Amino acid sequence: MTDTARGTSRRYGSRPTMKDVAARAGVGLKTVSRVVNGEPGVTPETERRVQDAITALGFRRNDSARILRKGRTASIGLVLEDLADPFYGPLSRAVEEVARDHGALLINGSSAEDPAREQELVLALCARRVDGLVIIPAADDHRYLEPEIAAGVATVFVDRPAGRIEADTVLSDSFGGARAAVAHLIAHGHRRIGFIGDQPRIHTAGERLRGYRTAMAEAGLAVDESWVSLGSTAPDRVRFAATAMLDGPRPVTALFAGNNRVTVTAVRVLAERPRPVALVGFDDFELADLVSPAITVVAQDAARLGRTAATMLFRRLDGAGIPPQREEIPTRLVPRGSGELPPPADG
Amino acid sequence: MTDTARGTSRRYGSRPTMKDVAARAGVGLKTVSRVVNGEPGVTPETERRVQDAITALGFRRNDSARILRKGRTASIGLVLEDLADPFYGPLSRAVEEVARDHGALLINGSSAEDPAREQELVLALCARRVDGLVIIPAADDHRYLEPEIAAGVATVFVDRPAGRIEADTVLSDSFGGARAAVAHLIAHGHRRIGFIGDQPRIHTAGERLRGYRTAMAEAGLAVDESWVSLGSTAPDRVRFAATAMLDGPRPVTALFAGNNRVTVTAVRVLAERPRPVALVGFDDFELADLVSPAITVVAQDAARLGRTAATMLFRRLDGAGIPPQREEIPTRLVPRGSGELPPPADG
DNA sequence: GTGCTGATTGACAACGTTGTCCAGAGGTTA
DNA sequence: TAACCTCTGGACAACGTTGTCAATCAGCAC
Repeated sequence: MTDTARGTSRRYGSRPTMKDVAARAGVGLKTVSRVVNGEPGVTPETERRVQDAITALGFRRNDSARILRKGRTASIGLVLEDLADPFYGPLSRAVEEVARDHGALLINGSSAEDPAREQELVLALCARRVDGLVIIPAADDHRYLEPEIAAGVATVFVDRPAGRIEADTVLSDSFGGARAAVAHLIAHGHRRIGFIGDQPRIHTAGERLRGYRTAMAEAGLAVDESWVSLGSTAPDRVRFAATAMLDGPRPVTALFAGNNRVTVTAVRVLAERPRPVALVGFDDFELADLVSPAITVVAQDAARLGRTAATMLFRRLDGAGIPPQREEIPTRLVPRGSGELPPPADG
Repeated sequence: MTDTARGTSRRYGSRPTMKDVAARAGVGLKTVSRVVNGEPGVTPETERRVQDAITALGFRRNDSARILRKGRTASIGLVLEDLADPFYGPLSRAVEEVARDHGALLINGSSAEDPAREQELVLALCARRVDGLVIIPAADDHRYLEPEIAAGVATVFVDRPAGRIEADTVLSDSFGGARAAVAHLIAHGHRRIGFIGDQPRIHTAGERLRGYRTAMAEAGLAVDESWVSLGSTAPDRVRFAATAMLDGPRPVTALFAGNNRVTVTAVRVLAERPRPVALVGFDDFELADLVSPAITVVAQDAARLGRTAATMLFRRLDGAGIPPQREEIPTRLVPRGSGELPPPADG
């Protein structure tokens, strides 16, 4: 007997199988399977022998084979824009927790806001036969998913709707949040308000712009097109856009920032300027209350978005063929100071 | 012919296989495999027929079966403390990027700083036969991994060393960073400096404490034990600890915060107090420069930690049996204001 | 025509697990 | 004693893919 606890009698890189365990315990293959899976119908004595063999060989069930046999992988895929974005941390974590409650693992990937990369990633996950997908879409056409959904991959879109297919969706109330934010600025006396948002092809960016326009229209204010800037959220572009609005022919007295990355850059730009400019940002962020003035934001509940999406996903996995659901998570205006600054006396 | 583009002739939840494709294209199973994998030796005409059948049936290769056959899963596991912690976002993303460059997917899990949960997660990943593991350990005994590593699972520990086994490790220079931070405070005239850190069983917490003590000792300053508090980073506890140090019999004039969560709470506590207290935090965070005063920090390069770890992992996967490596990533003191505040005149 | 070469193709086993089904042991009852 | 259960355990096929190997065929030199 040369086997050790590490199973070193087998060549490096290969692992003991149930067959090896069975041979060592002197039982049949299926009996090992029964013990490993806690199935009934094994005498305590036999079970002990099998357990000893498992420990001695360092056996670990090969889930690839199990998955192949059973069809379910007990894993779900999460495709988002950028794992490093603080908005997605709590969301991922919430999805993970729900997955864990259902005994599933989470496979994670960033699309980097690139439709091609999203599709590549999603299809790779489908090839792995994940049971379900949570997608924060970068693409605007998801027909490539039709065969997958038809084959039973539960799919939930989060934060932005699916493109050109019907599917479960969980959204934040971007429109309402943006409208409330801009109305808030208007209530504090502002008439010339700028909006800096994300790329227009991103759904939330469009919704927030719509909220902005609606609030302005509701107050009877005309929007000067030089007050609106959509595009990359790279600091340079945002800085340029903000500066242009603040120093333009009809300078804005307040800014509405379309997401957390924009807000952060806006805060930096405004900090450099002599006179205070009102600011409301979409998305809350850590320490928003400690900057001076504290930043008024429209807070989204990222964790709730993730939790809702994952719950919906598992409901669909368990259950029957209910038609696609759409759920909306409310947003909440959090006044902290920056949004309550009045316009300058001469503005 | 009742098959449609969705393969609806098959029952819901089941998917076409290579066998189905082969039958439809009128070729052998292996020929389909060759086409799917881009292997040579297939005439253009045959390839076209196979491709047509693939499209018509909505075939997608089942990677579970492929993995079972090939032995490599092209996936790596990442176990960290909390996906929602902003420190781990960039780290995860960096690991993901490297994995992507190597054609691997990332399976992600949070240990919630619970050793049992770490082990459960790691073993689940091993059962999936991930090719490698990147672990930010919560446990302090990793002997349970020995059979896995012996079986060829490339394993790299990040941010904290492995417990009771030899393994590849990538660490930040916690000791050096902490020492530099405290020396910085001392250079600005502080003599009574408090340290609030994470739970003492966490390696980095211990290293940072050691850095603190070393810097104090090097300056010939005795440490009053009421100035040191290790424990949970929950806001309540940190708040309590900070308040006790600031209002104690020998009140501190400066604080050194052991990680980003502590720093954030410390900033809040100090903001409520009438007179300024110097503060240096371990870990950088967004907007640290915009709080007033801006927060001096010891910055760690989380992305570089992740990148280095993942690179090391794939080097080991490709390569031979080099002995375990240990790499240290430097930290960097970023003075921004809060660390340069002098002690009060009467302090 | 024969034999050889190289290209194309397919039959078959194997990967490690689980579900189905059957065999044998041992006990109970008529 | 025979018939009939119950309980335990094992043989075998199947999951969908890939590696091995052999068969077929066209083209070509002799």
